[in-house]
Amino acid sequence: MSACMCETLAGSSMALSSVCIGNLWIFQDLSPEEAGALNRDASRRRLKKGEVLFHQGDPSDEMFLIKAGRIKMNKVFEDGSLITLDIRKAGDFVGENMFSDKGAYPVGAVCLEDTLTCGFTRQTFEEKILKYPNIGLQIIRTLSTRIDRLTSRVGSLAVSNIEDRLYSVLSNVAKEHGSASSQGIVIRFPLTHEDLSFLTGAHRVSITRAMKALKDSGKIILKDRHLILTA
Amino acid sequence: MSACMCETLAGSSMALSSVCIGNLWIFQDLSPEEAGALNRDASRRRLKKGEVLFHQGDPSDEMFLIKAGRIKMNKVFEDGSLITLDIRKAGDFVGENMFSDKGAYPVGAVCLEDTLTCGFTRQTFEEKILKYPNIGLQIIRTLSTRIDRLTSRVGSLAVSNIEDRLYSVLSNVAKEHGSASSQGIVIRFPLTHEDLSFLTGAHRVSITRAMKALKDSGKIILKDRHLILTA
DNA sequence: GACCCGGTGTAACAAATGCTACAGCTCTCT
DNA sequence: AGAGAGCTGTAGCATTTGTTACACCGGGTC
Repeated sequence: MSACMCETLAGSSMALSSVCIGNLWIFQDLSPEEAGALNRDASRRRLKKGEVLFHQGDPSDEMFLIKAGRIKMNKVFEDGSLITLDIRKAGDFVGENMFSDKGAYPVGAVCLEDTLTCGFTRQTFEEKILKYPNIGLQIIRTLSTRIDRLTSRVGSLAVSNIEDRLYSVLSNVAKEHGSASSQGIVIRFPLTHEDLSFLTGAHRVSITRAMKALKDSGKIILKDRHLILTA
Repeated sequence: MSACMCETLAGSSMALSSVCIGNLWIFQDLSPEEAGALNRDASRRRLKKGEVLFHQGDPSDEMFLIKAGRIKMNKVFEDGSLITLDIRKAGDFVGENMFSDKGAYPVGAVCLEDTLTCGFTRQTFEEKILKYPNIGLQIIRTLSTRIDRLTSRVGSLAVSNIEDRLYSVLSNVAKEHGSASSQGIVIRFPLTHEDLSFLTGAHRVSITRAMKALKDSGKIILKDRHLILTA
């Protein structure tokens, strides 16, 4: 496969997702010329940890494929409180709500690690969908899966006591980002208690308490900065 | 427009949504013959208040258009606790996760009122999408909107104190089901405190307390069984 | 090494919510 | 009209969670 522009941009320091325009299931039906054009036109962005891909309220007409890194989706409320809706990884899409006509991102996207993204405009997508219906079908599956995840997320938040809620959140994270090991599922990137407080909607101190309880009961193990969910 | 089978089924007792296969935006591209065939093949179901359209865990390969009535989506957890994810009305789809390959409905669907539905199989949809790409695009918009709503729902649940959480939930319901009046947005169907407790994830008694607080502060008005959210 | 800084752990108290029990109300059905 | 069922409102106590404050630890920097 000919070099994708992403590789040049990423340099050697980043682990790139193998998912790329050239081999992305969504675009598998494109003709070689079109795939090339899409590759050429896609807007790459390289972001450092902590940088913002887009702010909540920004006009939305672009959807991003994460090539490397991790991005958290945050939502801020009128009263200033903040929650993290979701953490996405390389290979995932971000900004899939651009299809919904609202015109603005309902959430903000902040990089948790150095990140490389590949953006497509709404117009690009719609053109491709009309020409290659199968692309539409693939996107429908992607969105449907996203709905499943969000549903599961709503479930996590509905759990009333913090210990179970935290465990539920950790399970969701593990399902998406974890890797199996002999002891259970390992989450290999740092999640501070503060991060977890934004994910669960609980106080930082309450997270510390709940973590202790989970450790004591053996449901999780903390091993050199990594979290393991025992099976 | 020739009579749709729904009308025969509904009889005169139900208010039918004007949304129908014949005039549904999603199917606007179908040829008359295909629209007729789809109309003929769609499986109608008439359900009474309290009846179940499908249970959580049932195999999912059907998506339903609600012709009349209201349906709530419930999720039950391992520990037996229950939450209402969403309430859908005539004109909405139910079961849109059938595209996500999971093979089972992640939630259950229970009728809040007498309800008439019109079901399509996954296969039917996929065929139409491949033949009429624009249908795929419309579904993508529908799913995208559903994602927006779910995101907003996650936001509601993340609010920590019950009074604000309840208000947030009521606002969401009002946005979807309410009608404007001189005093504010009116919700015209009954929502018991228990229903609300499942929507907010709080105790029934806490809902009663929070409702009183909202009434006292003038944010809501209760008027012959109807709820009004003052602007 | 001294320092700073971000993250973690603990404690003690305040506030919110859960839980149980019961009284009263409204609607429906007979 | 009366009975029953389901819904709402109130109270009091138990439990959980929020809040604030501070000590400690480890990693980076000067």
